[in-house]
Amino acid sequence: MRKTSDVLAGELRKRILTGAFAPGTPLPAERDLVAQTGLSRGSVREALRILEAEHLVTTKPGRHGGSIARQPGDDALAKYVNLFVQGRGIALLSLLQTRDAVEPTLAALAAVNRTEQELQQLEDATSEVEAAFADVPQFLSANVKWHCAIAVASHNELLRAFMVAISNLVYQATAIENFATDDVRRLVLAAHRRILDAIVARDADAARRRMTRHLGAVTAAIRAFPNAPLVLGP
Amino acid sequence: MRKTSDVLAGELRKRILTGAFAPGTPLPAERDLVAQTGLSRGSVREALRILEAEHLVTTKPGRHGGSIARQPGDDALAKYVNLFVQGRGIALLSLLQTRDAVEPTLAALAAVNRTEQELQQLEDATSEVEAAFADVPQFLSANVKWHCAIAVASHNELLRAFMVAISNLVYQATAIENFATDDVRRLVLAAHRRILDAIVARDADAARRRMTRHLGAVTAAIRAFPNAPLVLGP
DNA sequence: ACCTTTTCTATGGTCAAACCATTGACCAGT
DNA sequence: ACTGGTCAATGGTTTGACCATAGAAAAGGT
Repeated sequence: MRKTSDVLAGELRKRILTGAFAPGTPLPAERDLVAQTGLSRGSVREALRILEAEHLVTTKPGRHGGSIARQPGDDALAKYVNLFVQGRGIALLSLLQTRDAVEPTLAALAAVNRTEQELQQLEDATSEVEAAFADVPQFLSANVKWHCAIAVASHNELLRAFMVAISNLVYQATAIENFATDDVRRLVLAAHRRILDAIVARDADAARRRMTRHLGAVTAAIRAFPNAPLVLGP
Repeated sequence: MRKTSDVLAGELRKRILTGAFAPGTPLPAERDLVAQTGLSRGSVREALRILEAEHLVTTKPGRHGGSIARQPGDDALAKYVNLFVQGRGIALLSLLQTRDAVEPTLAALAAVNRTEQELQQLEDATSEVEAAFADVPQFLSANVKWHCAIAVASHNELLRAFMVAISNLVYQATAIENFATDDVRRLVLAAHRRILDAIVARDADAARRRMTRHLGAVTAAIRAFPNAPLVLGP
């Protein structure tokens, strides 16, 4: 026998996913749901906690508060990728391999699909990384942003969301003391420029190839670095 | 101010992820948690619903029931990938591109990392697809299993979980009337054999290349098929 | 001794009725 | 026009009770 809170959560979930509750729309107040469903307030609240964990609603207290519907976003996927990686103790190598699998395709797609505006944002992101050359933490942070800008320009929402999810983890793996030396950072800058050039030229093959090379070099460097963690955990 | 159910869920989540509650271990009974935390039973139950939605516990009623700890598995990731795809109305093209990005790498990794046992399972899976040639639904189902067997042999848990998550969606996209014609199925069989050969020979490059070719052909066929859905929704 | 049936009880599932805490709108006074 | 206080709708939390379930343990039959 299914739990009533489960049933209600399923009902509301369906309505959110099908658009019956558009993003931003408030759900009925808890006491209204009680009246509509005949359930107790406790069960209604359990259903809302489930939807909240699924990032399908956000709940605010206070007057004119309540639960408003959301569409699942990149953050939802990122949360559960993180849970998976932490809980399973995924090896750093697996994470890097995953990035190596995903990002060259993103670069190739970006070369084909990028708009002029996204191109401009990519230029900006590239400059920002260059400008932060001296400040290592800022450099690494700008670097993540650059990779995410590529993902956005790919116009593939699913692959982008997955990339964004693992980029935070990759960031943690690279934010280790003394890893991003001057030499490493210089190589990163050169690679970024070359990849950007390919995207500007709408040359998908070159973008994919150069991204593959770039990531291969970084992955090798991380793996060769003695302080790199072997597994990713909490 | 954070909700107390949130705090408790976070506390228990940490203990599960760090292994303080090993998979299979029962959490304290709800009334025990009430005693330990000083919260009400309602709050404790809301915390458990959150963890249940996160696939970190499963709760069973009845005597000797209770909530037992789990590690996040492939199913957890699959659930949220599905939510994302359905909620956002991801384009079929995006899904296929994602598979095209992921699976060649899986094939390459499988060529390097497969054990003898996994090789045997791959052989079996290949034979199973061949045996189901005449029965289209069974053919498609065995095909999914074949692709998952490749993912398992890759020994990359993260990429495998992601692949398993999207394989169900790809299956839905291919399970459309009159798509898997005799010709299509024949080509699939030939491709499977060639890929398997590369994995047997531990030839990562060939495995990647052949998988890329195989998926490219299938993707093109799906996109050319008039009845294929444009977006994936509920 | 073995199997079947019954009984028991710890456990989750659900409900009801309060009261507290928060917050934004509204209104009064300056 | 601004400031401050008041108010009411809403989520947050507690208490206490009772129901439903599923295994274990006891009882009974063979």
